[in-house]
Amino acid sequence: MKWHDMKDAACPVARAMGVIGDRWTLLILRECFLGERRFDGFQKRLGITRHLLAERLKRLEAMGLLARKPYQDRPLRHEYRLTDSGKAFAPVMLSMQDWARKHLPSEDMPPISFVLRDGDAEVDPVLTDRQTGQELNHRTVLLRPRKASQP
Amino acid sequence: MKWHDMKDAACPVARAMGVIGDRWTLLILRECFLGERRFDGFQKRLGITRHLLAERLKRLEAMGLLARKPYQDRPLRHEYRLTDSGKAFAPVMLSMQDWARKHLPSEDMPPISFVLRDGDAEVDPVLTDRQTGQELNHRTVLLRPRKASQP
DNA sequence: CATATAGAGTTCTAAATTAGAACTCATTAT
DNA sequence: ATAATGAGTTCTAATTTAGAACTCTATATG
Repeated sequence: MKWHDMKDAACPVARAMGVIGDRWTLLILRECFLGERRFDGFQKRLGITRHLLAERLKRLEAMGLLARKPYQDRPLRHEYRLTDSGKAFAPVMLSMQDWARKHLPSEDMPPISFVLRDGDAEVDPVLTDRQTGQELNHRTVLLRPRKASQP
Repeated sequence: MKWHDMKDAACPVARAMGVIGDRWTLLILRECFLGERRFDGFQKRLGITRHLLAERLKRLEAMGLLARKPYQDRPLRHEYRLTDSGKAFAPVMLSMQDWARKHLPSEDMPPISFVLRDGDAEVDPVLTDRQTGQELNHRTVLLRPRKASQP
């Protein structure tokens, strides 16, 4: 399977990997959530090469997670902002950070914390089912192929 | 930043990308959740090159998501099983598939469904806070750098 | 016995991606 | 007149990935 093919995969997990399946894209999104909007800002904060950054931003825009908007003329300059679809990615990043904190331990405190907007409390995320309220994990949920399974 | 450096990053999101930051790893994990355990099984189902598959399995083992266990001698053969840490990744994959289904639409039905173990109902995942029960999304949660922010 | 199959890799070459540094272009600041 | 800012683009070298072939052990088949 090539990069290009993934965005048309029938499996949503595969399509998701067509967007964030590389070392940088999620880190760019993280910076977006932290408020960064500009090319040089991303570049300096992440240390990504300018070439790749340009590429990734283009892809995130093409996939609808970021929107490129002019913020001045003379000279014309653009900034990148999270779209609704990009903002909707927040729970994924949050559960990923939660998993990594618990299962890929590190010496250091995480440099970013996720806190409830009202109050200082760091969040303790649990995935639940909207209808039943039941906690969703490998014990309560079953993955089931619908017909045949393909990438 | 190179591949190698990511596993020691202070930021959990970066460490997570050191594990799943490529096109294949998450698809391998998906197959694990679907019950696959063997090298040739992964290879045939995914169409990944054997070379890369061997590499990725080695990394997943090194990172503690999979464990390699002999399932026969004569000749000695091993299979790969999800560890607790690997199983704990389920909510991340689930919220990712939910996001992708809603925001990277496709012609096809998803070939995999996530259903509650008791009953047929497909799950409707929401991330909530364990203490307050509040829904966690970009409106209710704030990302906050703890000190200085670095990859 | 000779050949074939299964399972889990390894090895090899070519193609694609990424790293890293330098260059462009427009406009404003010194 | 020169430097700085911001957003890219271009170039070469290093790394990764694709794809196919090969290895090795053991069992099955004719």
